[in-house]
Amino acid sequence: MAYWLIKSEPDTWSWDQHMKKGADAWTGVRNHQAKAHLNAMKKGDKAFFYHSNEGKEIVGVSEVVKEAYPDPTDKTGAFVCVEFKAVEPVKTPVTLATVKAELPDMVLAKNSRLSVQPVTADEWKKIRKLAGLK
DNA sequence: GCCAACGTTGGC
DNA sequence: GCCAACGTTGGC
Repeated sequence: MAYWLIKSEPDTWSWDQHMKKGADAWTGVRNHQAKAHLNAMKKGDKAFFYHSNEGKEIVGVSEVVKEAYPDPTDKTGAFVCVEFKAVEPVKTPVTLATVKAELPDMVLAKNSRLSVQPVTADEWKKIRKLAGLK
């Protein structure tokens, strides 16, 4: 099982909306690095849900329910999307400042613009702990 | 609201 | 195929 981090601006798609909806397609990715990560995702993989701009913190955990397929919002057909379902909200949001302090090597701390990022097993465990999850 | 970092575009 | 110009993202 692999771990990921997906970002969303709460103005566009927030964790609250995600939880209410249950499962939804993660569309709108227009970056080839991010696309490569989406293609690598397998059903059952877990991902942290991160709010950019507003909050700048990890607010929940999602799970891949449908692997990469052509993004219906992309007319060119070049990009893909993945479907996620909300699994659990965090007890304590993990802010970008905390990530930078505790996990300075994370992609999030180094390349904050990438919208889909891989997370290592060690990083996953550490962030879960910081977030108050088992 | 500003600006740095990054990706993409387009002229040559 | 290089690189300058431009647009976008996202932290501050």
